[in-house]
Amino acid sequence: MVTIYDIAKACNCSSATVSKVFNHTGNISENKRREVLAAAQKMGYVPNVTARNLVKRRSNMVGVLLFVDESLGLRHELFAETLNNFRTVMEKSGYEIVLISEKGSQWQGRFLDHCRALRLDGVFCLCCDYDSAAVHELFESDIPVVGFESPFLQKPSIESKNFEASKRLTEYLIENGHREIVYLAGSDRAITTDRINGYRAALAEHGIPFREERFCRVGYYSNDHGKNAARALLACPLPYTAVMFPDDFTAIAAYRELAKAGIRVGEDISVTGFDGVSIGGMVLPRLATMQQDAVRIGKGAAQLLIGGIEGGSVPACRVQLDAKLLAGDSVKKI
Amino acid sequence: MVTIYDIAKACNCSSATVSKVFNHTGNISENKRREVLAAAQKMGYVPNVTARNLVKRRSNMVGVLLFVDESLGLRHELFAETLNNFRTVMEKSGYEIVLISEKGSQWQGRFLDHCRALRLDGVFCLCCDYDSAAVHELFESDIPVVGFESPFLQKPSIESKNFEASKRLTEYLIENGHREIVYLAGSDRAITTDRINGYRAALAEHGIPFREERFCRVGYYSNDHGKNAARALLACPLPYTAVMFPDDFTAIAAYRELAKAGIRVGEDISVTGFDGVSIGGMVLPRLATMQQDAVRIGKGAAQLLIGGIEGGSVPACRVQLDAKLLAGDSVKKI
DNA sequence: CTGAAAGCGCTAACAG
DNA sequence: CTGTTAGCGCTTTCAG
Repeated sequence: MVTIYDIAKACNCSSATVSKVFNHTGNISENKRREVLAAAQKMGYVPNVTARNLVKRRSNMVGVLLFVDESLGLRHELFAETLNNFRTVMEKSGYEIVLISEKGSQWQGRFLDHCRALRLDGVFCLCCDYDSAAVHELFESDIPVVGFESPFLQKPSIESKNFEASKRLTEYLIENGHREIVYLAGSDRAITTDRINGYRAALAEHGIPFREERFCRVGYYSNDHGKNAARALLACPLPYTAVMFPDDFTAIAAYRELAKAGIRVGEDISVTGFDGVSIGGMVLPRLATMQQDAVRIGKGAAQLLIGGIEGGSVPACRVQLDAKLLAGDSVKKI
Repeated sequence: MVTIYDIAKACNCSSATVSKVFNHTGNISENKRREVLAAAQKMGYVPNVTARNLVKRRSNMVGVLLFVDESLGLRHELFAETLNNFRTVMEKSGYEIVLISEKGSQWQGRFLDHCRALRLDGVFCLCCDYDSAAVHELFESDIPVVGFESPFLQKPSIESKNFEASKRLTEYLIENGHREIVYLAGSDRAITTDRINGYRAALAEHGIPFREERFCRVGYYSNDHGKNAARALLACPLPYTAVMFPDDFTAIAAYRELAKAGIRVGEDISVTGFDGVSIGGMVLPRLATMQQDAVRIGKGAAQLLIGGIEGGSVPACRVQLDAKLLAGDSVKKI
């Protein structure tokens, strides 16, 4: 590996001079600059980022906390797409992306130590367990962190306007004549509560009483292929004309469970999802849902993180992004 | 940040001693060991990986070449799942995962320089453009690389047995009475050719002539929601009872296009996909497909890479993994 | 405009 | 069993 010393020697100058031309720092004569650059090129010089990081005391790397989950994590288009957009912005700003897991590594889930050891400049918590002590510790630390759907107030967070989105989706059903709407809720988290409240707010505004019997907690996308959700739905003791599923996958998976029970989605019953994954637009009937804006979530998270890293201490904030109603023929006008 | 010097001072010993206890190297008395560990714990010491890497001349990091693609990359379950499994094995072996993109970074697609600058120990090419000169340069280099579906012979590669898988899937149709089978091919790549050849081999073995009119190149999963594939299919001049789509997404997307044309999948026509993404098991009718083994692809890639890094020069090899037939009622017995 | 020198934090002989 | 010493490759004052 050729070092700045090698190229200094070749140019009859000191390593300091070489360093300066690569860092565009100090005053270097145009001649020397060109000479150094030419030599570097010819000798195939590649800077040693490790050495640079050591002296600069930073890594130009950010971590993405991303649990390897059976049914979530990267497998979910929302996270994958968010990560893509996050990456794009971070890389443009000169950061490397390293993936941090919950376990398996030598750090055994001690995220904070892991991040410190790597001298990460910041961390984006994209998909993790916010109940975990290790994650909490990370949010309490002094390193820049931004969380997706984070419940912590110490650090900036980003998420969809879940209350509004859920309210809008409920209204969409009501506009289509539905008043007996079953709500199948995701697992117990802040965003789920927001969504439930959105549903209830929409009902209330339209003078529709909330009925406990039409509410059931089934959890988010799981590998049971919607069986659980469909079962909960079919067990509903009250009549209903529409169902709101916790997410698109569960809704789509329930299509077939419902079909088995002789119920035609978009005909006998109206159905909505949540997230706006692309498959929702491919199935029959097209799924009505609220699309989360993965582009703005990813880019926004990157901007918040860069702000935290480069702008010193940024006040913790909660960024909430609009979701978009995707109409679909899974909802029938009655 | 507390360093080994700080803890050496606290323990009345040299930094070398401290270093040794953390590296389990040299002979350290049990007493000293405990004392050092206790002090480190108390002082909140976290090793500086950057410094360690500098002297060790390696990074304990591997890159994953993963293009940010509109319709591919992480958005595809196969890649996401492969990455998950790759990660798991690599992390267990003490490696960090760094995501490398095609552009956007300061390296502007000069992968090799990027990897060298970071002193990456190895690279897994998961989703990239094998036609690109920069990727080619990477495969020509001296750094350990393993490629998924790579066409290069210099480095180990891993992929599904595409020929066999496609042949098996075709046979599945033939077993169900189909002889007029349209083949919609993916974009022109080695694996696509393997799959086409598998289709032709199955036909040949059953005495079914290959008809150019029943073959069409439509490309892999694109954002046109299967319209293109459906159009190609409907334009087929010869009668047909079954269609093999290049991938699951295209097949599922075509469901609705076909429905619009009044054609019922699994009734009027039989359909197959390729990949075995989970959504295929959720739609109606359940999609018949060949499932690629993302678990073994990911883990296998990790093992090959670790072998290349730790075992010195490993002979380039081409690992091919079995795919699994997933029967589905998108195929009707006739 | 250029260079000498002092590290960044850690490891690895080599002595003792 | 422990310490001394010399770097890893680069940046950064501070002189010249």
